[in-house]
Amino acid sequence: MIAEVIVDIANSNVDKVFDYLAKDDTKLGSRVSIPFGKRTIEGYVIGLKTTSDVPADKLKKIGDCIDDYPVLTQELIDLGDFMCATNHLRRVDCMRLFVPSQLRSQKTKPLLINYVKTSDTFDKQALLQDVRANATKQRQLIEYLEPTKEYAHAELCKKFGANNISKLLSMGSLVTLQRHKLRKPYVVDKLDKRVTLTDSQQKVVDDILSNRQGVHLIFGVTGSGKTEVYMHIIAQIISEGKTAILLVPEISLTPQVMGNFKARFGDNVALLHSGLSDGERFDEWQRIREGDVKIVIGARSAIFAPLKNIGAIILDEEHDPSYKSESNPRYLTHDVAKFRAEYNHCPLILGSATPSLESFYKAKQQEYFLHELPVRANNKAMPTIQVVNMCDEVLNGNTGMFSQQLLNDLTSCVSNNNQAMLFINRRGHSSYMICRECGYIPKCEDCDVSLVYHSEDNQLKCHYCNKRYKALTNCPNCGSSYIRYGTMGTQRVVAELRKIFPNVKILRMDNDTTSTKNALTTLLTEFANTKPCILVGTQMIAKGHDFPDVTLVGVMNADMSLHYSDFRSPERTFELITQVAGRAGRADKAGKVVIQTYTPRHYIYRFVANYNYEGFYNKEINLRQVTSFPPFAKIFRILISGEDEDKVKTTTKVIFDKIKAIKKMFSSEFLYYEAMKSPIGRIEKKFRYQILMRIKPTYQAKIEKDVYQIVDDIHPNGIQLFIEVNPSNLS
DNA sequence: AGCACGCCGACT
DNA sequence: GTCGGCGTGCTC
Repeated sequence: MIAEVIVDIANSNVDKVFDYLAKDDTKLGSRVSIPFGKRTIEGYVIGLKTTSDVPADKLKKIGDCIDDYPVLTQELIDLGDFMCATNHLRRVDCMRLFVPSQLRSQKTKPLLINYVKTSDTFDKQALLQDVRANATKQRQLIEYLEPTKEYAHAELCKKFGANNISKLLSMGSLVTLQRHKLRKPYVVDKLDKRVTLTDSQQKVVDDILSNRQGVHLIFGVTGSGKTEVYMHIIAQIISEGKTAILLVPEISLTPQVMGNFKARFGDNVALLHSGLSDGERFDEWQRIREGDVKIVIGARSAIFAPLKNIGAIILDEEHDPSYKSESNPRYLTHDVAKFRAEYNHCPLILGSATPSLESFYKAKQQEYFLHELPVRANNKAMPTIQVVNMCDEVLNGNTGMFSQQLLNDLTSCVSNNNQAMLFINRRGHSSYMICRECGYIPKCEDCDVSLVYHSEDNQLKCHYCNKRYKALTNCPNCGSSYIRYGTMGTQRVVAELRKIFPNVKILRMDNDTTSTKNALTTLLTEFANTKPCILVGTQMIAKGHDFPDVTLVGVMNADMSLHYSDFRSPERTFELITQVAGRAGRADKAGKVVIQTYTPRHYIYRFVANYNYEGFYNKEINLRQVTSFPPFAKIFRILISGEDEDKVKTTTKVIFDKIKAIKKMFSSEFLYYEAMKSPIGRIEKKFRYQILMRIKPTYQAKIEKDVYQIVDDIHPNGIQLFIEVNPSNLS
């Protein structure tokens, strides 16, 4: 037999199938050790066959299996094929995605715990007679011990004293043994609050369960009880002996979601995300692989869980940008999930209050089944949304960061002993300039995107065409010198609030305050138990959390992400504001949302203010169509980086010219084609240049293939190349 | 990625 | 004369 092996070396030159003479015990999907050149390395068996095209004298014999089980299933091997073909990835990178890194590094071993049990010679009565009458602890221990039962060594020591245990051990009445212990990730303890579904929830569950194929998009407003719908679907799926995967966007949320699922489904649930310790992740992966688990909950990478017999795959908060992998193996979780759903003949379920434009478009085109949950499960009205024009505040002499409206609402909120959340929009690190009197924001003359302010050289730059402009000192529109730039930080807001509300508890939630493992849960618990209280935070507070006493939500700087130079900016801003707004008034108390913006006339506020997703969708999709942006075109970005700037430049030129030849043949298909320095010109000593192109869909596949070919064919020394499709940020 | 082979400069 | 620089090429 011949084994087809992918070598575990991350280099495109060796990223191909190598044939080896298989041994009798060589199994498909195993990790094996193999002779490669002069050294011995590891590889993955991705195929077995009887003949090879490689000359017989070149074939070497495969080495030993590394694990005592195959790490890959046929499904994952096929998925690797699919991902490489569609996303232009390296085989190794896929293989590495599929197995936990702890397995490769060999650093993580199963956790062994010392246990003790009574030996064959254990005789309770004889021992009791031997022991002095006043050795109470020892007598208690002997009384406590039961033959054949096993006791954790550490626990027994705590109860009866370590020296007493050692004594019995040395006497031979007790013996030690080791047992494998599974490390369990942290889960928030919750009660199983089972609720009866509303009619519309039940309809969604029934519709999906009676049509278990294809992609289903659940479009449900915040608070419409999507999680409950997922739970009912999963309950049915596992009652049929099948398994399910549920993905959630942020790892910070998984302990919460997990808590609900654990309460309902018990130990049938495994958790898989990057926030776990190495040991926890390794053990959870093993439990899944061995089939001890019916439900896998996790972040993006959990889509690769080695589950078998999958009955449903669910992507919660489907629009979330974290579902797109932005580094190394770049992939879209939606694509992977769709592949696995089709492979397992099961439905893929997407859920969101603000579906991504792409997904909603597909639903409208009837490529996806659309299900709607238009009202909150508890029938409560959505909180009212008020958009505040910050330019007016400046004109009225209020140059602080809080509008009068927000201050008034905060005051009445805390005096009624309620809670407030203040959301600081901090998407992207770049800042734009804005006139604080008229709201003017400088834009690129050619590209219709906002310019980005670069403090290093005090210039405004377009991140799409690299055109430069002088930084503003006066507004060209109204002449005002009130020009602001830079970002608003959580610390600044908290400091300001403490001055205004010295007697109110103010909590801060951002990357700095939630970096340690359980800090987030501690913080959330503190917030839940403090009234009145104001929570100030970034994107993190936008998702999932359910606090019944929050009656006010403030969005400090709504435009922050709106003018970020990215074609998805309006979409992301709409999503964010809708998500945070959904935090207010979830229980009995009515909620209110105050949105502060310098550009109140932007179309998104019209739709945000009355929760009109479809109106926003229609406007935005129309805009994408007339301007030829995704999903009506594809954007390609080739990034060329290296320490030698001249080399990077010449490589860029070589690629640019080669693609130009394609452009000549398909000139009408190219909407945009430019080479330029990357917005962040140098990272880690490496100079960065990029080629951007936007291509119509007609001959896209052919052009895409040619472009990849061109980039693959050249591999200059000391130059890194990669291609990104529809990039969401151009750094 | 590594490791070999190979062809030119400055040293005991 | 030779030790070592890193460019190029190969690994089933």
